[in-house]
Parts: sequence; C-alpha cells; structure tokens
Amino acid sequence: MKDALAHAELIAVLTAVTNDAPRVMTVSKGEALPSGPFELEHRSLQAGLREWVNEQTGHPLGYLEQLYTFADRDRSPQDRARRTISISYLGLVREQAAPGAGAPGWHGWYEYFPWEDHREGRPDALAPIAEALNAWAATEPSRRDHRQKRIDLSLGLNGAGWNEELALQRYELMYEAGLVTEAGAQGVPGTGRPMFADHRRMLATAITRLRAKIKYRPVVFELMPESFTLSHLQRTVEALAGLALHKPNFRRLIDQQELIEETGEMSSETGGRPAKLYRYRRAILEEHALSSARLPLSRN
Amino acid sequence: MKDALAHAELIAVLTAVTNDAPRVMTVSKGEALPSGPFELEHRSLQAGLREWVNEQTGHPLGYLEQLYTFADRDRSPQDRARRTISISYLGLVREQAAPGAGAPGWHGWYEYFPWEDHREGRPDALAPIAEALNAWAATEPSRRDHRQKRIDLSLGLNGAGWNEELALQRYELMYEAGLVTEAGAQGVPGTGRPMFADHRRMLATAITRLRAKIKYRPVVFELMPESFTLSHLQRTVEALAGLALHKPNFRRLIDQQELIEETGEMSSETGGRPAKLYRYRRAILEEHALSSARLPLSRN
DNA sequence: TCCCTTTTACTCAGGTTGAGTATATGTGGG
DNA sequence: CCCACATATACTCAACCTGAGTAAAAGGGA
Repeated sequence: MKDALAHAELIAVLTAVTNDAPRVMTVSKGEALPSGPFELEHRSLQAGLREWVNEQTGHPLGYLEQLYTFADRDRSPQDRARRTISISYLGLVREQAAPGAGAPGWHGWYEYFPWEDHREGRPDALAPIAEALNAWAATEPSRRDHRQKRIDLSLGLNGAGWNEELALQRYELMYEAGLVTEAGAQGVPGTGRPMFADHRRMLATAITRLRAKIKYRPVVFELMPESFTLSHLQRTVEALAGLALHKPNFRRLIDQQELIEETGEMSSETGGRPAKLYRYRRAILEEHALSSARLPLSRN
Repeated sequence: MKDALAHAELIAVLTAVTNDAPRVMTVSKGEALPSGPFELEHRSLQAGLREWVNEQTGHPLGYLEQLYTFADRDRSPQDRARRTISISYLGLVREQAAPGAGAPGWHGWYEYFPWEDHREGRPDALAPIAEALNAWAATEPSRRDHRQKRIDLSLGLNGAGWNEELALQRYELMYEAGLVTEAGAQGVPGTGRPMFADHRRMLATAITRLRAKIKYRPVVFELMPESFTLSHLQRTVEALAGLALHKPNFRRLIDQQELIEETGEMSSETGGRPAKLYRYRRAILEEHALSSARLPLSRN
C-alpha cells in the first residue's frame, strides 16, 4: 500500500429551526460552512467534530450524523499538490431563544435554495430555472430526452409531482447545467446565494438527508424546545420539508405513534383557541430510534 | 487551519448473489476486505475506488455507493503517530457464471453473521447470543433496563419482531458487550467468523444499507443476470434480506411497479411448470432511480 | 354578545398490505 | 400412456393505512 497523505477536514452542517425558518450555521458572512481540521488527538471523526463545534460555537449539539465524504479535485479550488478530504456532518441544534431577525452566523436554508420552499405553493424562482434547464437539455440533441426526463422528474414538471427529497439532485442538475455560480456561471436569477467551494452541495446533501429522515425517525424533536404545541411541531416539520401538511392527518399520525405526552400546560400565543402543550417522551427514545415515525405527505 | 495529514484508504464491500447466497469479496483467505490507497491522481474518491477494483479484480462494477468514513483510534491496530481514514464503499456485482462452491475470494455473508439469516426461521446461533447479551445486561444494574430494551428490540425478543435492517446495530451491540473476537473476546460460539480490524463492521454497515435500500430503490437488478424468472428474483431478495417472503405478494408488487418486462423466453430449470423469463426495463432506469420500488415484508 | 381564529374531534372512500386458496403447465415414474 | 409431483400463475378477502373533507369547541377582541 503506497503512502497517500491527505489533508483531512471536518465540515459541519448545523441546522436549527427558528420562527418556522430552517437555518444553517455559517461563517464568512454566510458564504461558508464552519469547518476544522481533523487532528491526531481526536478519538474519532465524530468526537473531533463535537469537540471543535462545542469549542467554537458553544452550541450544545444533540443529534449528529455523518453526511458524506468528498475529495473531488475539480470541485474545489485547492492546490493540486496535496489533496483535501472533506468529511461532512449533519448536526441538529435546538432553537435559540428567538434571536430576532437572525443571530450572526445563522442563515435561512431558502436563501441558498429559494426554489425549495413550497409551503405556499410553487415558488416563483422555479420558472426561470425550469426554462434555463430546458434550454440546456436542448443543446445536445442526442441526450435530450434523457435530460428532459431528469428535469421533469426533479422539478415535478409534466405530470410528475414535486418530491421534496430531491433537493440534492436538483442542485446537482443545476450545477451540471452550469446555472449556479459555483459552476462558473453568471448566476441565473433565482438560483440562490452561492457558497464557498462545494459547501452548498453539502447543505443540499443535508437537506435531502434530513427531509428523508424526518419521515421515519423522530429527529424533529432534536430541533424543538422542551414543550411545544402540535401546531408548532407541524410548522417545524413543514419548514424542513418545504411543504404544507394536512393538519388533521398530521395530528393523527403523531398521536398514533405515542411519541409525545401532554405537559398539562396550555399555550395561548396566537389569537384563537389555546393549545395544549406537549413534550417528547424521552424515556421512549431508543425504542423509537429503531422503529418508525412516519409523517403525512402532500396537500397544497 | 492546522496541518493535519492522514493516510487515506479506500475499502470496498463488493457484493454478489450466487446460488441464493449473498457473498462478499475478500482478500487474505476471507479475513479482510479489499482496500487500496487514495492517490493524488484519482479524480474523486469514487473514481479512485472504481479504478483499482477494476484493475485488481477485473469485475465490472455496476452500482457503487459510499458507505461510511471511519477513523476510530481504538478500533484498528494502527500506530498512533499517524491516523488512517477509511472510506468504505458498497459495490454491487453481477453474479459470476456459477463458480461452484465458491470462487477464490468470495465468502458468504452469513459465515460472518450466522444470526442474520432468517430464511428458514430463527437461526440456532441466536440463542447463545441472546443469553450472553442478557448476562452482559445484568452485570451493570444501573443500565440494566436500558440495555435490556436495546437487546430485545435488536434481536426481536419479548414481543418485538425481528427487523432485518438492524444488522449493524446487532453487531455493534455484540461488540460493546465483548462477544465478538474483534473486541478482544474469546469468541462466544455462534458469533461468526471474525475479520481484520473493523472490516466486519463495514460489512455489517453494507448489509444494513442494502437491506434498507432494496425496499425503495430497484438496486436488486444490479445483482441479477440479463434475464431471470420471478422466483429467481425473489430468492435473490430473500438472500439479501435474510427473510422468506410471501410469493403472491412479491409478484404483485413487482408487476405493479412495471420494473420488468417479459423476454418471451421460458425457463424450465427445476422440476415444475416452466417460468417466464423477464428482463429489467433499463429504459426506465433513471425514472425509478427516483421513485420508489417497495418490497413486501415478512412471512415465515 | 357576536365574530374571528385556531384547536380538536369525527367521518368516509380508496388504496395498500398481509394472508390464504385455487388453477395452470411442465417433468418424470410406474 | 397416464398420473402424481412440483412449481408457476391467478384470484379473493379482510384489516389497515392514507388522503381529504367537515364539524364542533374554546378563547380573544370589537
């Protein structure tokens, strides 16, 4: 086995939901994800990441999951003499105490992916993107049909429905078509805010992973405060999925699974009938870490 | 960012199914997974792995998916001055032309995990394992309940059903309890054949990932020959899942999804009514790479 | 007091899933 | 030559799940 030394870097996609907006922790004014080197004294990759996130941000880090390991030569502006291996992690952080418009470092997912938020119907950003992609498909007649099918399925065109889990595929498609700034493009309108190197790709990976995961594992609760109302829980899920959910079905599913219990308290925040407060049944944690925790889909 | 150089190594879990037995490609007489260094000239991690698998084994490699990146200090016998980062991949290989009992290098999954094969009911290997785990749970009274719940859920004890997707969790549990040889134990009977370093953990990761994936993405076809019967397809899925499936329901689900089409040929291999031969509808590939491809569960 | 808003509760049709049973069509032995 | 045998294929049925809609309850404010 030949010697093959590489620079190892840990990248964190830390996510929280505040005021029904999913946010990601950033550095450099929102242009990059926080990262740090993997060092010799770290016990494991995960432990290494935990350490310096704790050190640098002080945020208690609940859930942590490995996302992906990248080392593509052509996607980051590194020197060619030495390779960098980037190991990315998805971390979930509890909502901070309502930091107004936005605490320094936290930015909304949908600044970077305006086309991913379908809570109020199809966003306007999708039209110019679809148009640009279609034009790209037409440039190469031999692959045209194949490309067109990918576009239609990814964006939910021509009879295909919108699938919120395809966030990464959509970004990769736009990258391939040269629509995003990271791919060297001019920046087609509506293609969102760019990030350093392939950090936006990692965020897209995180979004896709999380949107898939909330459907079968109770990870949402890592983002919720101690006690919450059912509507609050639903709005948090909707924020992550970028979809509006059917209220009665959401509630039915939640209490079928017996994941939460009433605290006895009530909340009377927004005008209307006061809502019961609930808490996550921590005692049941590992049990549900194994079994499922599905969520209702669609509506809109 | 401090300099943090590490040795980067690519590890492949190559899987094929031959004669209804899922196999993994190994080196060192079945004691290790094939691996190679990640080199400067590789375009990406995936490209690097493809290259040397092709070079060393000559096996055409269809599906390839990143599994996990490890760098645990306490789980591999490395020198402490320099770290090794192991990036593992799951690769699916088409069944080789019936290599009798076993071509050199290929070993059955269930040599390493005898307790994972439930096609003919609960394997005998589970009883001593459950016993040893229960004893381990009892050693620490404070964590006893917690541990017992984990054991029951993982092994399908005390009312919980067997969940084939928990292969990794079961192995990790046994590792934690010190039952497997890799954890420095004597080797409790029925705990399967050990492997070098944490290679068996990677195989367990691959099994878990693949067992989950076949339920919602048509990856099985990467393991099938050009044409096959429905029974053959079912037996392949059963081999991977380690479960017996309900035949009528399996067939119903398969043709509901229109993943395959008749070739027009028939097969009359085993005594009985000849079966129609089918082929996977490649044309539809990307379409189904996106949508779902569920499989029926249970039956025993 | 009445209207508005939000929570909570109930209903219903269609589809999916698990499970069982029956019929077709070959092979090979007597 | 025909009859068991083995497997493939087809059909049925009840329980459950899911999407979708409607109605009643409970506060706040004009």
